[in-house]
Amino acid sequence: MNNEEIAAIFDRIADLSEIKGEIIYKTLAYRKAADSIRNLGADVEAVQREGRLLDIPGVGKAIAEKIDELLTTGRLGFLEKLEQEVPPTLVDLLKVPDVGPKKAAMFWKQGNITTLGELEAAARAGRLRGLPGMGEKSEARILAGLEALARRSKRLSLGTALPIAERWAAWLRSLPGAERVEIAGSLRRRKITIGDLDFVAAARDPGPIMEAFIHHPEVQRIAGQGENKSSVEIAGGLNIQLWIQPPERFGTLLQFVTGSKEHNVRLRELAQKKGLSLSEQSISRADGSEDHFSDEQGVYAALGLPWIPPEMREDRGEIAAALAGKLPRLLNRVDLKAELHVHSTWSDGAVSIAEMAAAARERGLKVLALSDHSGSLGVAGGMSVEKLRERSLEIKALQAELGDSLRLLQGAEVEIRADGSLDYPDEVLAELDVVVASLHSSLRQPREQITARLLRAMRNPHVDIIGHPSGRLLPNREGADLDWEQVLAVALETGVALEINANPARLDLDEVYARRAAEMGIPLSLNTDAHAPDQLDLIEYGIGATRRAWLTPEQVINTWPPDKLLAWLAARGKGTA
DNA sequence: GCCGTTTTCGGCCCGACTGTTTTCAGTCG
Repeated sequence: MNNEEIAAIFDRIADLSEIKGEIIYKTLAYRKAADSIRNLGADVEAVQREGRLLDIPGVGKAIAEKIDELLTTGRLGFLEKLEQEVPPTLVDLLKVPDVGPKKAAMFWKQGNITTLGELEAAARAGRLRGLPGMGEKSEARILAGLEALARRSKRLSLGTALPIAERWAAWLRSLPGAERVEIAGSLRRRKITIGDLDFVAAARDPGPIMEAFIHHPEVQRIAGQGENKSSVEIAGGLNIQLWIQPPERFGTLLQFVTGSKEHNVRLRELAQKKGLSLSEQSISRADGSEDHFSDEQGVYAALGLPWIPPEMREDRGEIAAALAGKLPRLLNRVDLKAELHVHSTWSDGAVSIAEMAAAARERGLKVLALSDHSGSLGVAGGMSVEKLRERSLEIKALQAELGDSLRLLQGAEVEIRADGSLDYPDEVLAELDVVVASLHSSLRQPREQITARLLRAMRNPHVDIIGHPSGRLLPNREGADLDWEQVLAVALETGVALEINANPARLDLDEVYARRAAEMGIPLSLNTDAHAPDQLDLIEYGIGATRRAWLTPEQVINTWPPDKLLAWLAARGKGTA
């Protein structure tokens, strides 16, 4: 069983326990454990083998025993018993907006409703309004919620959500009286997939802005409206929230709506220990006095903390690090000097090498590796060995023109074949300055097979970087079922760099493994995989990914001074074999 | 169910919005 499967089981226990009416802190404990396991960056199974389950935050004796049982038997008696007591289909009801554990339990016990279908039938027949606490309006809300659920798409990828959000933010900023507007929520934290869009605004008089917001022409449904907070639904079932406070309270508001919820809970606990109470409005004291903050720095400072970058606010140890003065210096765009994975018309890129080089130079890069596809990836116009050598001449000629302004590297994105061999013979790989080896096909091989395949490629001494290691496509296609313990161990052993592919459909290596890899001392490489000049700007998404992984510039080879990077590549034996 | 230089027992964030059981519970972020 992998981490996600075990985490999903604990989330399920939490849902069912909540409906059953267990004390809320028990269910919170299961959710916390589920989150911790997802963020582990190591296989739970490996942690168990080392006898270190209790080191996982939020895992105590009871949950550790359940993990043991799951890993040993693949089953969990506790969950099976729980599913006897509470109809498992009730957890589906929790997905309906405005239906939580209390209502789900009431529908079940008072209305004999246990499935979404039964809930819809009862609502349509007007049978919900007779139940406790339910009236006509509540019944209509449930029906609207069921319809919204059916419309609602899966979570959006960051790359889809951010442009939509920027358009809305620009529109909100254009409204009279909107003094400040920011994108908040998981988008500001640069989470890889996005459930809904959150905006915060500063205004003296929120009324007109809220009115304009809920009457925006794209709004299809108003889910809620109030003085300080409104919520609407647009096409595709996408929900948008807007929060407004006066300018002097904008700092606490932005902090609150940025989240994450778990980070905010930790922060509020810290406030409590100092005798303070933190809310989206203010920081208050027991005597009723309160302080207001127009910016986030002030909020964190009042709690004795340095400002914590939004990408780190996931309750993964950032508050402890901030208290200890040990927040990492995260990566910024200006740190990047090299791009090591782009394509040109020599394979499936849109423009010539010269145009790509010009675009790289405009963006301040000092090193650019042309990494066109190797031969067998026919769909991507992969280069034969002959074409690769022709391209080499063109790169050399262009380098002569460019002089010192941009260092071009002879590179290739070499296909890792189904048996783990590489697409070019070793003597051809040896001619290259940089070799990116990637998996594109047969990603559904069983774990042992695809892991062995990747390890074999990593052990080829000519390979410098593993491109988009898992092969996942967000938001829906899962990556290969790799044994990450082995992948990381062999990366450390061979010194090969793991790519963080900046394309928002990939963001692969995943952040939890990127963080662990960096902690282990494995080099990482941040690249756009650009197939056209403007795709070099996708680097922003990749920077977000490195920041979510707590990476410092030193841990990412693309930030190194060109001489250091070239020396690293040379030391890996390129051009000398 | 977890956790601890304030506690091994007694805590475990805070407020907006909604609808209904007109004073509060449920849901959400």
